[in-house]
Amino acid sequence: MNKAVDYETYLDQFKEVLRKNNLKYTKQRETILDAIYHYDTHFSPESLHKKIQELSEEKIGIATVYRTLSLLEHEGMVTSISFGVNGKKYEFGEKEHHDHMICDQCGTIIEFHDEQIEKLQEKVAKSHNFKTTDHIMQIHGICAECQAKGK
Amino acid sequence: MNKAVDYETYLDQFKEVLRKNNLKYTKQRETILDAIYHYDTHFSPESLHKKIQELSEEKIGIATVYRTLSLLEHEGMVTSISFGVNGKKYEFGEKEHHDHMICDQCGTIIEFHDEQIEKLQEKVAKSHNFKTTDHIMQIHGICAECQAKGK
DNA sequence: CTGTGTGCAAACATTTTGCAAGCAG
DNA sequence: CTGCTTGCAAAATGTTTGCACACAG
Repeated sequence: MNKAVDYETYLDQFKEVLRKNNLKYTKQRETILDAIYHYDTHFSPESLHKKIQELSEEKIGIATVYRTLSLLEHEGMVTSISFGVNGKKYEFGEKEHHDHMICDQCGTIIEFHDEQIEKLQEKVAKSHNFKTTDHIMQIHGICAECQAKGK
Repeated sequence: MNKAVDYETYLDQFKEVLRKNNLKYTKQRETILDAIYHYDTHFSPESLHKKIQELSEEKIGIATVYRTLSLLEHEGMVTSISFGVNGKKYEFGEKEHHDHMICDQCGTIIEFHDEQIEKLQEKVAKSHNFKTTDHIMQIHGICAECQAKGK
């Protein structure tokens, strides 16, 4: 939940993006942005859409959700990640870089960051003459809670 | 290409799996296994199917490819990976653990392994009381070749 | 007003499933 | 023979697109 910006700022940033691209500020886009900001950290287009329908009176088409998400992704305001079996998910994009630990039992996603690993990755890339733009690191396994429950 | 086992061994392993599960050894399954072994390191069900149709006289249904792949995945003989935009891919499963560097321009996949990173990952997991079963690490960027070509 | 945005339904792409016929054991 | 396999087509998912109307600027 530790968002690096508050909603106001995020919204302003969005408006700025819209202005910049001659796009329009609509009720639907606001609703979606709101939902992204206040909803879970990780979500699929599907689940976001469902959530919007529960929470707000608006009925927003799934197509609009997809369209808005790709707009936001394009502008770097959300990030998409592939979680293997669990499919593609998005996450709110204004946090520092971090990686994920995914519990294959309950689906919980734990975020973490390790500067040392980052450095090593960069080193490896360099040794292959590879110019890094991004990276993904996911550790799969069973979270502490499920381990306790499981046994 | 550096397979850790030769085809014979891989095939035997497959037969063993089949026997163990009371499954049958069919022409189709052999053809698919052969293709997996001799085809590119990374492939999608789609592309594997296409390749089979080109290379062999058999005409194997796409459904059979999917079914065989999930059987093999279940038995650990192939591994599936999500490559973000490029979709889900499989890879031949009898190699040592390694990670991937993906060129976002030409799609080339470079494999690498760094023991130090592995160790750190394990350390991070432990610190969260997380029991690792597996992990994924992908570095995205532009490969040396594309960098040269690009400019 | 003008051109972008939206909802809807149709179109797609990918993967799964039901079924009758085929074939391994 | 028996029951697992297969190919085919239909179904189920997930995502994108075309279109006429709605609406922000």
